[in-house]
Order: sequence, then structure tokens, then C-alpha cells
Amino acid sequence: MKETEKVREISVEVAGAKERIRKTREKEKEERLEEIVVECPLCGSRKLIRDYKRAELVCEDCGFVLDDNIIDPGPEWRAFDHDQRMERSRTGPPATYTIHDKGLSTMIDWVDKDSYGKAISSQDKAQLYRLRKWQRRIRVNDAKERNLAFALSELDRMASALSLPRDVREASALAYRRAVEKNLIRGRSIEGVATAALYAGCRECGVPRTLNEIAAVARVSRKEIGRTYRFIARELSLNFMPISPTAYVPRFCSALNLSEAVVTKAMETIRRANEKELMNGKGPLGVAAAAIYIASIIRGEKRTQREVAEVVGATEVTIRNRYKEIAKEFGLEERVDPSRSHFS
DNA sequence: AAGACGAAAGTGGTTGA
DNA sequence: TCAACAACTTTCGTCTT
Repeated sequence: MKETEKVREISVEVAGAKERIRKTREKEKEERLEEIVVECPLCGSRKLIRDYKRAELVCEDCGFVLDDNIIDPGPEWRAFDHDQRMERSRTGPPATYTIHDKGLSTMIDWVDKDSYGKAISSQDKAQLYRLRKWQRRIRVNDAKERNLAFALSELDRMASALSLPRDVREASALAYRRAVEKNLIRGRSIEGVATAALYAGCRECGVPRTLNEIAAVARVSRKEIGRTYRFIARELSLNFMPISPTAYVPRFCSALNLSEAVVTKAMETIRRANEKELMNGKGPLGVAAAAIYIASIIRGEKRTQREVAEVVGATEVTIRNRYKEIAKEFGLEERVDPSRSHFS
């Protein structure tokens, strides 16, 4: 191989490396110019740019500066690979309310090796054994801690059965902790309060589950859950807005195998009914059921009252009552007539 | 026969005296 | 503490397609 060829090869390699560096720099820059979706008050455009270098929130279209003092939530250090990131980051995993000690306790490993992987002496082994024993005893110490651990595992079990997201579990666990702190468990079962806390967590996070759905995975009756929920909601002054019927629509529609068009129509129906103040004081479940029933007929994907009632957990009678009220107000009679549903 | 309809009685909870 | 009350459910008979 000739000398000149070697030189050329190296220079190509160097050029490639430079290109890679340039690209990572650009990428870094892009990351710092993160786009967010807000409506610009000046020109109405929906594109806004966050510039962390200048600490500004700027509209891309008209240049209007919405905020000139924004905070960069990212770390102030830079890391180029995994090792550096681990070394520089000063925090561990987030503290969580779903573990009885908030996930902050220390665990002593059950391996008889030191941190270098060497075996430890038999004398130290005995000491280590005693340390482990006490660690375990201290971790779940008094009755309060044990109850908390039990309640939180129960909470997690139910949340898993309902496949609820993480934030709901955190909110529920926090609600339960607050109930414990206020001594609200006295005279009530741990399971009852835990289930009520789960229900409260669902409400708080806007992931409504009906009492029926929760009762299906709980070990206490629906009545008990409702009663306990009302109690802790009052004591902890959690005053949530009544659930909007629209919150139920997408889930129930999907359970009924209804299309997106029906979801939209049902939402619209609920909105219009609300505007006329028709549904004030009526149970959100019944309203949602009626809206879905009407929407399914209008969109030509008819479901029977019984099918809807089954999924929603209300009765046919309730659906009928709500749907009559809505139909009367909107003059929908002829469009809702089942015999004509094929044509609409 | 299935689905929709409606009347009547019952249920669990709130409100106001 | 009790009765009145609103919303909803259960039950059942009738009508429609």
C-alpha cells in the first residue's frame, strides 16, 4: 500500500469524524430549541419556540415574545455517554408514594461478595447476616408501616387489574397516605379505604372508572366503596368536579367496537345537551350511555339499548329516559327512528 | 323472537326541619 | 332523627319489526 493512499484514507476518516461531531452539535442545538404547542395571542399561530439559551418563548411566525424568563428544566451539565451520565447525575430514581417507604430504603444484597466481586471472610459473613436481618426487620417496622405496605400492594393489584397508568397509582397512594395521617382508617377496613383512594386517584387524574368497574376488582362492595370515598373526600377536602359524561365516551365506544365518528358525534351530543342545561343533575353515566346510543344510530352503527347498557353499567330504562329528553329538545325523533337508521 | 317502550314499585342517599 | 325527595334500578307486561 502506497504512502499517498494511506494519507487519503486517513483524511477521509477525519472528515467523517468531523461530520459526525457537527451532526451531534446540531442535534444538541435542536434539542435546546424544543417546540411547544401554544396559541400565539398576537397572530393566532399555533407554533411557538422555546429558546433556552436566551430564556425566551418566541412565536415562530410573528416573532412575538411571550415570556422572556423561562426556566430550563434540563441538567446544567453535559454527558457524552452512559457512564458519564451516571457519574454526573446527582439524583437516583424518583421517590414514589406507591411503596410504603417511598422507595428510599436501602437494600443489602444477598450475595456474599464485596463491591469488587471478591468473596468476603466467614467472620464478616456472620456480621453481614445480622445486618441483613435487622435491615429487614427495621424496614417494615411497626403496625402502621405494615398496614401501609399491605394497602399499597392492594392498591397496586387493583390498579394493575384495571391497567391504570402510573400517575393514577401515585395519586391514589398519596390519597391513602393522607387518609392514614388523618386517622381516617379507624373503624374502617384498610381495603375499603385503599379502594376509595384508588377511586379518588382516578377522578383526580381524569381517568374516570365507574364504581362498578372498581368494585369488580375490589374485595369490598360497591356500597362500601362509595360510602368510604365520600367520607375521605370530605375529610381530605378533595372536591372534584362531577365527572363529565364525555370522559367516559371514548372508552365505552371502544368497548362497543364503535368508530371514531361515533365518538365525535356522542361528544357533540353531550356538549349540545349541556349547553341547553338539559342534563343538569343527571347521572353522567346515563347521559354518556344515551349519547352513545344516539350517536351509534345516527352514524349507522347501531347498538341496542341493552348492549350499551351492559357496557356502561346503567339500565335500558335510564338510557331511554335520557335519550327521550335529548331527542325531544333537539327534534331528533325522525333521525333517531331505528327503522331509518340505514339511510342516515 | 328480539328489541323497544312505559308503568309501577323499590333502593340508597341527600336535604331540611 | 325523620320524612320528603330526586335519580336511578328492577320488574314486568305490551307493542313493533
